[in-house]
Amino acid sequence: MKKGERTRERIIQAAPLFNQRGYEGSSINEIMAATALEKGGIYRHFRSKQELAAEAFDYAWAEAVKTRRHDIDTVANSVDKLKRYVANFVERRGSVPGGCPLLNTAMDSDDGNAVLRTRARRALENWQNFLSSIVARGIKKGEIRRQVSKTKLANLMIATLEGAVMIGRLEQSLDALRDAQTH
Amino acid sequence: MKKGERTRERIIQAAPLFNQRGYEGSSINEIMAATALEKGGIYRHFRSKQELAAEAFDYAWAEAVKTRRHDIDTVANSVDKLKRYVANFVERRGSVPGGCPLLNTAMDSDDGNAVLRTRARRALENWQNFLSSIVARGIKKGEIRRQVSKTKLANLMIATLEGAVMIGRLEQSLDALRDAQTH
DNA sequence: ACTATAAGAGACTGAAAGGTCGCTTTTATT
DNA sequence: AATAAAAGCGACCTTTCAGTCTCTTATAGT
Repeated sequence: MKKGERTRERIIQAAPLFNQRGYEGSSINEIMAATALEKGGIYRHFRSKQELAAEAFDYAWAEAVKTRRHDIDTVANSVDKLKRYVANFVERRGSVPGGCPLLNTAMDSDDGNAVLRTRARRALENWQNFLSSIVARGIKKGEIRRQVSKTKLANLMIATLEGAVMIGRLEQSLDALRDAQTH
Repeated sequence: MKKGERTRERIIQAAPLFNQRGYEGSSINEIMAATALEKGGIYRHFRSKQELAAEAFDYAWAEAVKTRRHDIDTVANSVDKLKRYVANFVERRGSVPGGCPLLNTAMDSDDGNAVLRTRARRALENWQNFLSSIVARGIKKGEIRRQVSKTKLANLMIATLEGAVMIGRLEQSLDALRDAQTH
């Protein structure tokens, strides 16, 4: 009753594999190696590779969210909150090996793999809501101009950050991310 | 001497498959179906799947570049040139099934697959140079403020556009792209 | 029209994929 | 300590993968 749950989590925490190599690029054999479990041991806890990948994504995403929102409550001003968020995003990256799980999964699942797609969508919605609620509060408190659209600003921030991640991945440097940050 | 070359191109133009499903997600069998060729017919023209994927990427990218730069010479002012470019990017999307080949390939190849990675990097460099040279000319002509960094602006534009593509892919809508455009 | 060569077919290979299942070992309960 | 249930092992299955090779067919140069 207990052991099983622990093992299950151990398997899920092999998440980085899916995040690094993608769904098709990761094999059960690699998961076996990463967890030191045999096939039967893995399939006892998950009905299929898809189910495992979906849970692994949720885990990786939760990790990413945690580090990005780190200490953000200690900041009062809404604009500073957003800045702090961006700073976390840029500097604390690496808590999740393989880069932003949302970006990876979104690209990975965009045709076929409806299960993963759904999870990625939900993650994006959460992100949008989180940012735009900060903006909304900022407007109410008069820290952000009223004509700013909270949803548009949220999308713009997400797009810029994720796009910069992609550039950085190709260039193997942080320049693009830093540029996005200063912007 | 002639027939072979024609067939080779026909195979390369099965490019969308790689662009849609990724490298690992596409199989030679699917290429066979798409080209109505048997395995031997394909492997006569390409030494490996990697070589085929690399050439397919080059082709898809060339297509994308072509449509994005469409009619851009008819615009004189540099700022308008950039706006036109963004407009092309947003509205003429779909000339290449599966979305932006650079974004797809960048995510797809970010570990392993050095061949594809290199191609993607080159494509990104070209893109950066293209945009920043427009900015440079704009600065020289006094149409763009001098303190603008051409490389940073180029990166920012690319990041925002590609990020918006990702969001749009998940949301199945163009809103994010339109927002990026107006921005 | 003839023939050398290029192009393509398609059976075949070995490896690796995801997944199943009966059996053994561990664990937890009494 | 005994035992029932949970957890894990690992051989096995089917399918699919990238890639090879031989043989046939189509093409192109003369």
